[in-house]
Amino acid sequence: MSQAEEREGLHAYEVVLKHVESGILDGTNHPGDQLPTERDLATQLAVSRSAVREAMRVLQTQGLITSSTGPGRGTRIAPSRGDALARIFQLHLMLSDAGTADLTETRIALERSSAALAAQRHNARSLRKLRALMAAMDDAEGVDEFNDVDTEFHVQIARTGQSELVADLTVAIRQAVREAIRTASTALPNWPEHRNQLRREHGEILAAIESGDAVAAANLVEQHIRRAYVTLGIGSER
Amino acid sequence: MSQAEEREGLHAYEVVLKHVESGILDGTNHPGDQLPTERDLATQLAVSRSAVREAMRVLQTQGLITSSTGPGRGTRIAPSRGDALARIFQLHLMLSDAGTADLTETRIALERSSAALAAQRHNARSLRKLRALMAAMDDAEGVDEFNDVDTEFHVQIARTGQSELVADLTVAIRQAVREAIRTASTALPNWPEHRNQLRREHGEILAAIESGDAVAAANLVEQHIRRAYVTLGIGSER
DNA sequence: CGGCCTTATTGGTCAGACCATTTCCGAGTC
DNA sequence: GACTCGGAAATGGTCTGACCAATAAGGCCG
Repeated sequence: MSQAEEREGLHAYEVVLKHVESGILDGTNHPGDQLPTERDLATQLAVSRSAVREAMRVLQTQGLITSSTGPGRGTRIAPSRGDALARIFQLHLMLSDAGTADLTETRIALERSSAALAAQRHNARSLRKLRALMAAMDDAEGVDEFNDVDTEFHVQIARTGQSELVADLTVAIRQAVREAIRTASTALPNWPEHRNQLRREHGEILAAIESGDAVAAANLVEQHIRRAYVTLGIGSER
Repeated sequence: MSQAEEREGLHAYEVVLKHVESGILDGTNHPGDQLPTERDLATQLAVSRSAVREAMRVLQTQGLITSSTGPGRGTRIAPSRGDALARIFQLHLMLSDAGTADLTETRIALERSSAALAAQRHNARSLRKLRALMAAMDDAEGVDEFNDVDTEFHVQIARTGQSELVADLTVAIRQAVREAIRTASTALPNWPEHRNQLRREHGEILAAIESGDAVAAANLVEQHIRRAYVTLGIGSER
């Protein structure tokens, strides 16, 4: 009961949420650590199990904890998975009134960094993946198919940079503008020409990365993105 | 019952979550739109109200919906608020094994962009805020106090760039490294000297922004961040 | 006509039951 | 003694139904 008195204005589920989150933020809880059972947590924090479950759901969908049933199993701090973050990010992008221009600037900032890091940190395996995607782009004729592989190419560069963080953010943003790009591409009168231009630029970027020229890679990526947006006629607002 | 049959493998709350999220992603739902009441949603989707509530909590904490009680009130799609995103982001940063180096690269990428945009888009009001923060930094003697204002300065630059997105991300990352910076600063033998250096660099950055020199602002910010990390002896791992 | 009071709506919380999965342990068997 | 199998227990997942709290709307009374 003494715990309940401290809930001044806080919703029941927030008590639980803050309890677990603070454990993460102050370094008490690490990935793999086990949390008390829902029933125990409810008792400890003097809230109902429903409240605990709501908080657990929240943390689950944010990729912060994982649950499974059985004695000794239960709920644990998750090894950080970025895809949950990317999904949330994408939802926010849909609702935000951030102009495409802002989105583009952010994309450029992140992908410049990705490309530069990729040029410094690439290895045989990552280069092979990138070359495979280049080849797939040569085969891709349809707009949708090409768009898919194009997305993959940029994502792969981000991952090559070996920074999960930048990669996840890049994925989220590229994913968020994917539909806009697809629509604009479909409406393009000279799609084959545009496609060839993209292929050419991708080749140049890959070459810069392979040769380890970080500055060139960053600049080429920026030019590549800007040119694509101009051609597609998006990103000029604001 | 016919709806329930489609739940193949999906948890009850996921049905609700996907229902609402798809409304957002396909553009059916816009900020301000009202959702059915929890009881109605439960009936429509053939799940219990508990399941609906779990989904609502998830969306609430992600800043995607807001709720209030009363007839005609209820739950609505929220105007996108970035701070929820920043909080989630911060939690992920704590759990991720991303080295400080990666974090630093990301920070540099974003803040370069922020500074460049700020140089182009500043106005009288934003400049006044930045100057006020400069003054506050002159007054701040203690490490903690200085660190707080320092954080504010960088955040303010991001906001000046008028890109909510970049600003929110910057806030989250700067916040995540705040403690590390504080600790390292406290351990510094020649703190006053370092502090003066930071002041000088902040002054140069502000001058570049005021004069509208985007390239200079971006470069100064990058140098500023890199130099600070080297001096503090963090960010050299990986 | 205006202020107050009742009522209905809607999210917030709780208690308790039951289910599904998984582990664990002991009885029985070879 | 080892192995197998079956049931008990742990634990998250779901549902039901109740009650609370805030709020808005409508009606009653002065």
